[in-house]
Amino acid sequence: MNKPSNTADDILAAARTFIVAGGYDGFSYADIAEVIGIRKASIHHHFPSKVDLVQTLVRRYLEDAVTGMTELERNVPDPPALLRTYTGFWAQCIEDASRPFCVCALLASELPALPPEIAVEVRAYFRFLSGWLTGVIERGAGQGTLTISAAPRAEAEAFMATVHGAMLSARAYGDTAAFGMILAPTLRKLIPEAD
Amino acid sequence: MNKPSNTADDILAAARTFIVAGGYDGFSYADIAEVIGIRKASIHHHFPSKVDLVQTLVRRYLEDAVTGMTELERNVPDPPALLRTYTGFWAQCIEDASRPFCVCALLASELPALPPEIAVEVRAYFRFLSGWLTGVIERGAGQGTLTISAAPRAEAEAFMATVHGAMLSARAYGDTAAFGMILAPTLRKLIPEAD
DNA sequence: ACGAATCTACCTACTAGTTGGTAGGTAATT
DNA sequence: AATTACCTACCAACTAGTAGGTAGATTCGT
Repeated sequence: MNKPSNTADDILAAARTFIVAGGYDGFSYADIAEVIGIRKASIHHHFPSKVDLVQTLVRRYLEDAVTGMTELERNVPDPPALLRTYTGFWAQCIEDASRPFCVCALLASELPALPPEIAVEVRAYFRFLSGWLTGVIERGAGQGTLTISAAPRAEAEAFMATVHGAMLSARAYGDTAAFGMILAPTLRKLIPEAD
Repeated sequence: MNKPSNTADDILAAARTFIVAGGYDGFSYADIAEVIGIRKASIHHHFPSKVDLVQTLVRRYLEDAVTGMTELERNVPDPPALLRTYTGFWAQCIEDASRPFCVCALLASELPALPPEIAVEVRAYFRFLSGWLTGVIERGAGQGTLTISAAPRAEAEAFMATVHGAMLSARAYGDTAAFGMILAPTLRKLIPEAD
């Protein structure tokens, strides 16, 4: 099997938690070393530089999103249900406080100060997500299961922006319910005769 | 007049530029010292600690927003025009690259890692902006100049989230036009018979 | 089958540079 | 005389990253 020591995975998980909390400059190798019970230098064995670490983190984040969306689309073919499942996933994360923010949305906020190797991965995530949403909305509009008032691409971009902004608001208010409160009317406008 | 050496203002302006680029941990006193041609220690004369500096920066940001909105509302009483002016302001900032991001929206993304004195100011900004937008939308809905499909408060939160998310997307795509592209359909849904 | 070489995952100990912040001095203004 | 706005010269703590070593597992040549 492919199990080359799960320490590397532990490091990535800790790094994700720190990044979600405080961004790229908000954590150090020492912080990670402490929480996973290893020495600082040992992290350099797995990830020679901080750029390497965050780059593989973001790259894997995108890969997981791609496979996740692909699988989701196979199980849930209905466009309205897809959008509801997508926002529901984040609502769940925010309520759990398990992952109250999309790593890439957070890193996008500090894009100008990010090492270019990481910036390029963050941009790739935005392009993928917007492309996926455009496809879903286009399909829903064609079927008549979604009602749109602009081009699918524009609707998708606006939808994605609302989701990201709602994460920001939920964090600002310290209110986990804020995310759902914001997304409910947004979904209602897209999905006809929703309760 | 009230002009107690404009060095303090220069420091605040430089700090704002750095924060907008890379967040709270993304700049140092040394960075500011270099761009405004002063020694690092001299900044401590104006702002004893980094928390002091950023706290007055955010507090002033909120004050400016309050006076700006009040004045705007006196000159432009029409709710649809108010929303258009508000988004237009940010579209302008993003196109100029002069201030491509709301300081508070950016700081909200790293709220859990922020010193509490600053976090509280950021939250105050969100509450103010959401309150102001709620008032505008409520008034517009009452007059029939805005069409809403949820409670004014929910519409306001969704609108604010879309604006903040659109800033993120504009940054991610490196495309200044993305902001306007996202806000156009959002405004069109609120404003009846817009061209 | 068996010792040798290699590899993995960690360690201690260090480096050069940066961080926010302090002490104390100077020159000009009030 | 006091205040303001700056300065030089520090400091301890922390930053990412390196050098070099060790114990254990794996692989390889014979």
